[in-house]
Amino acid sequence: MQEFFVTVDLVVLTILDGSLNALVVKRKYPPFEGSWALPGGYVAADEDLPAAAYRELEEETNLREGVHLEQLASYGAPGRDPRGRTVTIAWLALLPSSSDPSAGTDASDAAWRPVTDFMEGGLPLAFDHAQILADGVERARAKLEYSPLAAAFCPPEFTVGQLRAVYEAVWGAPIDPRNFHRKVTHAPGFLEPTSQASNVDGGRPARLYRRGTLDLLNPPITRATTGLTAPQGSTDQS
Amino acid sequence: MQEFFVTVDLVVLTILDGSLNALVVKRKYPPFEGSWALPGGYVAADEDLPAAAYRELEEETNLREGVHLEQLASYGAPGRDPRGRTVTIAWLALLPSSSDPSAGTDASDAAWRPVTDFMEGGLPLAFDHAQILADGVERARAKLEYSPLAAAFCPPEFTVGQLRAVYEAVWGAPIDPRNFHRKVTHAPGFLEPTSQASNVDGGRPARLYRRGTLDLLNPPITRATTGLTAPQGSTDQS
DNA sequence: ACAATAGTGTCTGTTAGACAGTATCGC
DNA sequence: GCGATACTGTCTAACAGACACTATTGT
Repeated sequence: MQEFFVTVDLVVLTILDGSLNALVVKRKYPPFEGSWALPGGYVAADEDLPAAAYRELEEETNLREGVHLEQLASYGAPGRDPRGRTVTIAWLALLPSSSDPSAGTDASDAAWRPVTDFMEGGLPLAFDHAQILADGVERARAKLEYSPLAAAFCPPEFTVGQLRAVYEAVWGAPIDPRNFHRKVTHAPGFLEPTSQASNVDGGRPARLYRRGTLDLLNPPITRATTGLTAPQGSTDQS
Repeated sequence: MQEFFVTVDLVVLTILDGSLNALVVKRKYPPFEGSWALPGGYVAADEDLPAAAYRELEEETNLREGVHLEQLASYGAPGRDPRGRTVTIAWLALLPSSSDPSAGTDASDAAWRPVTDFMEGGLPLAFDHAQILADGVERARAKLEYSPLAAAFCPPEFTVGQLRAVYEAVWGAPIDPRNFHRKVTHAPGFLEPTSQASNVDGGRPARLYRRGTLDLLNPPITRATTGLTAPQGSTDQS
């Protein structure tokens, strides 16, 4: 019976300077020494897969609470790792954009990089991590449409303007502030208003909201008008 | 370094008698001898994950072409298989309802069973397969809304009535035939009309369609009539 | 005052949902 | 004719998108 190594790899995304960034690490040892790679590592002997993902996330970001983490897909092509037959379970993590940008980068070779740096023949990534990153970014973009996932990029309390900035960063297209405001505040269960307000952005102070209890947004917030197209998911093997 | 066994397990769904059915096999050997389980098996030494999934699918159903197959999720809790540390990559397959219902059942202990048989404390399934099946069914239900996946349950050429029957079977709720017809025939790229017609259902012959090229349905076909949306009629608004 | 952001109202075109009505088969 | 299914048209309420307008802050 063939035996495998099993790893977890993380696509950790956050918003920095209005664009979508991914956490990458510089490899210190072969294979792919000196190349960028997604953070990850081997699953331990008595460890469940989510536990391994949370452990790696905490090692890289020092964060555990308030982080959205979901399984993305698994990759196991023969030869994807020259050290041996390896299957990796990839996870998608979304961090609030208010997280200290240097978290995870201290005393290590980790860095935030715009995801576009690794698309379309840009910077190379080790192993099949370019494909994994692309799948994670596409998952995040798609889920913003029909789920309240955008709030995972925001701190616990946030303004409608901050939430809109997330959509604009992830989709790369501007959104009408007035229509967006009406849409998200009128969707029952999507946002919970607080009695607080914030004026960090200049201009009139904005009400602060928390995530609501809704987990399926109907009707969705569409990116149809932005002209963005959704590539076919790589897990669809037809 | 811990080593793992890696398997693929299949959630194979089709429509039989107007309800959603799953393919299950009766186990001949321990563990869980005599219990129902999802079809699956070990990934071979030089085999990619999709290749293993297709091989298992073909072994159980004799089908390879015209079947929708996509990765579902991976499961790897310690102790989920008493024979050793095992990670399984689960796949979701959708078969046309016109497939011979006995396919995959000959010379084996495989059978089609309504998925409801295994829900909510019904028939037990081996290992963690009840969870995997539930995840697969929910994935199928959700994807019908915003993708043309329902056509995967239909033969290559099908009528609007057959397609509607798929939605009604998967969601368990009736749909207005007139509005459904208008919706799917007016969505560009969703259906491709042929010059043929069919009258197998009695009544006026219906035009036959093929799957279109669209892969993201916008706006979606909603499950709103099943009670998923919040009430809107607010009489207290001034 | 002015810039900037927050939030509301209003108009228009499109669509979902409800359902009347017509078309074309088998019996 | 009658039942069954296919398909078209019509009405209404709701919503998306566009955008004018008001509100409240900092400078």
